[in-house]
Amino acid sequence: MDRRTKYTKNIIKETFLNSLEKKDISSITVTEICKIADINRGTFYRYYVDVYDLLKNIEQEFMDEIKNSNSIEQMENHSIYSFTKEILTIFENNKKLVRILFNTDRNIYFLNEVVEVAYDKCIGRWEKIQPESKGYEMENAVIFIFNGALGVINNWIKNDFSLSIDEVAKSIEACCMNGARNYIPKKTVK
Amino acid sequence: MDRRTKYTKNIIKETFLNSLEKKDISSITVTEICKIADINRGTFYRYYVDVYDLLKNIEQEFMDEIKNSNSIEQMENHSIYSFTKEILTIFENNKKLVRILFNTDRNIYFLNEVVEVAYDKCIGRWEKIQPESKGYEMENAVIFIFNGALGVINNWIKNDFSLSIDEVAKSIEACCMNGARNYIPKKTVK
DNA sequence: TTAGTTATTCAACAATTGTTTATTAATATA
DNA sequence: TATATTAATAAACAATTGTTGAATAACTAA
Repeated sequence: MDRRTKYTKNIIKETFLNSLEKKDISSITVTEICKIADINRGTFYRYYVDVYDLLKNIEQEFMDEIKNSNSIEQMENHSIYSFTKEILTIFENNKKLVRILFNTDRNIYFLNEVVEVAYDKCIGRWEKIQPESKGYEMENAVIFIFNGALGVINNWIKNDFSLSIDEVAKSIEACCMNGARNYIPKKTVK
Repeated sequence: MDRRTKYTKNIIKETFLNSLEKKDISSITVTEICKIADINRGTFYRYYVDVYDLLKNIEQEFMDEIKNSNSIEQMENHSIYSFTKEILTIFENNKKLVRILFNTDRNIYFLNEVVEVAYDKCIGRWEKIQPESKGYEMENAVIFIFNGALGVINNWIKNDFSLSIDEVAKSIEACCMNGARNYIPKKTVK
């Protein structure tokens, strides 16, 4: 990538994220970003459709980083615990960005792509263990635990990373193994 | 609510959803909506900030419907199975709207509010069953299963409601009770 | 039905948007 | 270092946005 392009994209993103820290996306204009970033407005439109598209790009970039991390690449070889731990570490190492992205009312759930990747990694391995179960049951189980895990992570961030990585990872592992069986009443109360 | 207001809001939403069926939100203009809906542009701005705000309002309204449904109101008295079933029924009864809302790349997860409400309903009851567990563990378990369930529902919709309500509800209940214990290898493969 | 309230319209405004063209500057690489 | 390529700028354009104040129409409640 051309140096100039690299600089332009960086300064746009940086300026935008600074504004997003202070105010809502709906009141951030392209003109304003360009004035602060000191770049031509036409240059902005060369790379982004509008400010929402810009946000989407930033999210996407962060997600690619997660997707290309060791934790995802090699998840077949890892326990849920250590896998989760690696993901959580990425989040904690990007606190500033993560806080901004998760603050927007449009939610964390650009992370859905991670679920899709993880799904592909899981499904082949699981099929060997439970070949007799109905296809959709296993599929739903994968989706269930990954979305469950993301929910817990989301909550962890909303509480400003107050639990330790180890606590969250253990908690998620326990949920994957046991669901909520320890809490749910055995018989329905009529 | 004034009859005129009711009419205005309805025609705006209807027009907007029609456009959203055909093209991306980023190319839908306020001017265009108002021309088709045959209302003054100033009237649009009386109620909505922009098209994104309009979408948010539509999502919010649908969510309020869910939140006010019997299934949520009385979830203390229901099994996970029957609770899920009622939610799924609301979705199936609103197929057209649901398809549009879930098609947007910004995801289903305006439904997070449902998790919050469900959380409040669950937590008191669960505390009686497992008073000795650490606070955050139980909290995470609630969040985990509701987010897991929403993920499965999301997937159900993305696959255009191809499973029956009963199948999905049973599948979700099984995940809540067992997590993915039947699929996950007992020992980590090193 | 009437009086008072409130929503909608209309028209006009500056600001922002999205696009385009020619010009200038920076970069890659041979 | 010189040359070809590509990016950024500047300036101008119509269209859209977001806001306003006055006039009109629709509604509610008495």
